[in-house]
Amino acid sequence: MKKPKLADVAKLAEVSPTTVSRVLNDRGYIGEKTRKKVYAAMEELNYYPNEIARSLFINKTFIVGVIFPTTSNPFYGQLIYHLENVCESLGYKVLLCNSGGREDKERAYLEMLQRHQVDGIIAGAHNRGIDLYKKSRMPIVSFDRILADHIPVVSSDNYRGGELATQHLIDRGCKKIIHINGPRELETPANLRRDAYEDTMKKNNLPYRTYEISDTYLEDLFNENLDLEAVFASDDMIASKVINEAKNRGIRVPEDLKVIGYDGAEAVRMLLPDLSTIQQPIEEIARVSVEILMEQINQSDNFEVKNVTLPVELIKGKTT
Amino acid sequence: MKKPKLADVAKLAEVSPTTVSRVLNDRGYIGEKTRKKVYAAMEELNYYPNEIARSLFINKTFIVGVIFPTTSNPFYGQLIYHLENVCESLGYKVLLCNSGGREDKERAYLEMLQRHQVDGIIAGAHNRGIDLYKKSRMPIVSFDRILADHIPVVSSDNYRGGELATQHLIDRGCKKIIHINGPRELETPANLRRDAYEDTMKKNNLPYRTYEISDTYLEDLFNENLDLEAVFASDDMIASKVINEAKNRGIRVPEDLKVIGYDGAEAVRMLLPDLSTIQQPIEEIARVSVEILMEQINQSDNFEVKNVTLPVELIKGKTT
DNA sequence: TTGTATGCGTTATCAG
DNA sequence: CTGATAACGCATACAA
Repeated sequence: MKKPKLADVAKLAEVSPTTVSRVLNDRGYIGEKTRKKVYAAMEELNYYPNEIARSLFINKTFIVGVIFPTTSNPFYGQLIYHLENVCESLGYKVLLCNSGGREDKERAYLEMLQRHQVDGIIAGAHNRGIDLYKKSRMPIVSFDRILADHIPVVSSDNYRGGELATQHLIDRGCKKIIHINGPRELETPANLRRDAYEDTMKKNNLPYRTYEISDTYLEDLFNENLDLEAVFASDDMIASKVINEAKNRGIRVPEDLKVIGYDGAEAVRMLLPDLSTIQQPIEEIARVSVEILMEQINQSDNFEVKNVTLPVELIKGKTT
Repeated sequence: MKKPKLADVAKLAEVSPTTVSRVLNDRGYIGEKTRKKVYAAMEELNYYPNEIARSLFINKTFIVGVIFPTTSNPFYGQLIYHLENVCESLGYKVLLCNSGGREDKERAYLEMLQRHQVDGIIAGAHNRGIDLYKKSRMPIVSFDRILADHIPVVSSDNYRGGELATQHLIDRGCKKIIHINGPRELETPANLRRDAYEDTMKKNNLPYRTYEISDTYLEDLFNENLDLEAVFASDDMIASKVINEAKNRGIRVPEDLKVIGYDGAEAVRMLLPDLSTIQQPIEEIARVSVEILMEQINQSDNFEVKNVTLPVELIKGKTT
């Protein structure tokens, strides 16, 4: 019992395959009774059109490839949720790629997506040195990372976010403020958070210091800064770790130590409603990313590369 | 400048398309120098085989459809992460579907996946009354929900989990223990958590009461149970809400109120390391689900439906 | 060891 | 209003 195809429907309905195709796509004029017959036959056979064959012919798959580190992280999980939602509303499907932060996997995915003829790619896996992006002529939108000259970047205002967070801590009366960030990479807009922190501290004549993630950064942070007053973590997961470590050391938050994070994913807001953070406009990022991707897909010729920066918001919780 | 196809490579390499195909798939005998020529041509043209055309011919896409409520939820996000990982390791890609808990969307996705000729489906979106599953002859594995007689179900041991959680609270000396759960639905193994709670309470001659999620369940819970000693929440997000509400009311956890959740997603464990919970074997669930799906895909004839129940683990945190 | 012809399931073109 | 035919890009059976 194989899958019925268009020809089977045609035979049962006693018409030609062309006619069935016409009914299916509502193209050209068709007699009312033939249409009925065709629908009946489709129903009876439980027929579904084969999108693969269709894709091959029209040279378009209506699939968007989405590459991010992991759906396991609440921020990416939510971003991907919205990306998928927006795509779906436009008739596009999403092929999911978890790079797991590995450059080789990202490269492999990228090639796989090309072979699979996806109509476009949204990439937010932050690996370095993947020149495949540069060579590719495929519609691509990048989240938070410069991939190549011709690839538009969507991000939220990381510099402003860093400024808001730092200034907020200063306004709260803190002077000894430490920043935690991932390892510095070139071309990553997320590092603007660090620049903003350092600039803002300078502007206020305060000493600044950034810890980069390592096996021991947490202990180091606390051991080396007994006079610590506040921490600006570059994401909420890190902020949470700082808070928990403080708790374990008997340091009270916010009385003895103020902590602010970054991202504001829904799940984190729910689990840690007290956490102060910089809220990224996650749904908006998704909306705009897909929008720009669609522009490329629909007019791949004279398409003008424009980067978009979305506003962030300071959430004053109870940890500051 | 269109995409190069196999014939273009053949022309450049001065061989026939068949030969190129052979090189590509490493089939049959090929001369060493021809192979070299072909590879060179592929390189020069930046050629990628068209998987769509290939799929159409071999009648197989190596795509698995994955339907869940939302990647935004840490538990599903992590489960999907692992599902994608396992699939990738077997050469399969994942088409992501967020049902958002809506039955109409799930139905639409299901149809879309059929049209797209996916080789199989893993479904964990818990809607009711989708008979499409019953009619479908496609390889399907369900997570935590009975969809049809012929569809295997993978779940962790929900009854045992409910037992562990309840007994743990009793062991901690609690008598007035309330359970919170989603609305009761038929055929959902997750409701076994509730059954286990009620059975365990009965067995210990303790009064039991289950609150179902509603707009006011949290307030009701606290207002109607001034002598409340413990809460067993059917997932960690709910547990977190209970803890926060308690905090707002000046009720200390765990001194005045003990709370245990369910799921134990990585992100939640990181954000709320103190939370007692029942840990589901998320990675294992993913591994087994894909495994069973592959069995169906590879021998769709005499395939024996077997459900699998995986063990859970009690995590004793500081909230109990 | 390599090439030719055919078909996978669909749609567009062009005739009727 | 409807039908025959070719084509999308690839892989197989069969020849050479």
